[in-house]
Amino acid sequence: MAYGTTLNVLADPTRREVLERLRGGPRPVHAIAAGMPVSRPAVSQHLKVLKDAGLVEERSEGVRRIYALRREGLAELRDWLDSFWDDALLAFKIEAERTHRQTKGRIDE
Amino acid sequence: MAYGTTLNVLADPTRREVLERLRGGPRPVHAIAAGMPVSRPAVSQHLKVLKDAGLVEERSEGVRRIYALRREGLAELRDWLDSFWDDALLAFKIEAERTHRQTKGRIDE
DNA sequence: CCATTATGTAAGTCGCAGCTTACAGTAAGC
DNA sequence: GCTTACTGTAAGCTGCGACTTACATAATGG
Repeated sequence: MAYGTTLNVLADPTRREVLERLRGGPRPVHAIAAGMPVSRPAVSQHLKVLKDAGLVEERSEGVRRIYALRREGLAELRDWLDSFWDDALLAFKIEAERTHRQTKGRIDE
Repeated sequence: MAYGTTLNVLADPTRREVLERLRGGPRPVHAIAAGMPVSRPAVSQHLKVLKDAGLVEERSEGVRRIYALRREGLAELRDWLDSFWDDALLAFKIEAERTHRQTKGRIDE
């Protein structure tokens, strides 16, 4: 269910850009916001959303808040995507079994 | 760039529900919409979005339009997600080299 | 101290995405 | 033919999310 949240968060281009900028390593807010097409407060708001979704983590360093990528936050979404491919294999296998043996009215759940 | 579109499309819960219902195999619109919390036209609109994004494909069968899952449409998003993990390995390697060169004590924590 | 830097948050605006109802078209069945 | 089932699309409403500016606060440096 959490992958729904992840998708929602990742759907925003600005938030994706933030994540991209964190690929190189942890950074303070002002560094992340530098050169962005939106204001610094906007970036702060996005960081809050990203943090709540578990995609970034925050640590204080003096007056600065250092944000870092949190890859585990992407794991669930990844698994969900993978499940679509598993489906394909499973469906193929079931279909193969079904057509291969004479079944006697077995009931699905 | 296209994974952005995919994310945007998948961000909607109703569209995800449509995809889930197509896991079992191709279905006509009225079957997909049956029992959904939204109207049938709404489902039609979502199907158009899904089709434009390459996540489903459409085939006519008499008066019915049969929609089917198109898993290739998810591939690019999958690759993007994977790239984050590649990053992790790369960053680890770089960090390892850096600390190996300096061999100094830790700063904090 | 005082000024500066770095950040979060409140308040308000605005565009758009998703929904609904209504309508149009097309195939099939009687 | 006429009616019924299935679907797409137009038009319009509405809520929400992303943005801005303005402000409050905390750490740092001189």
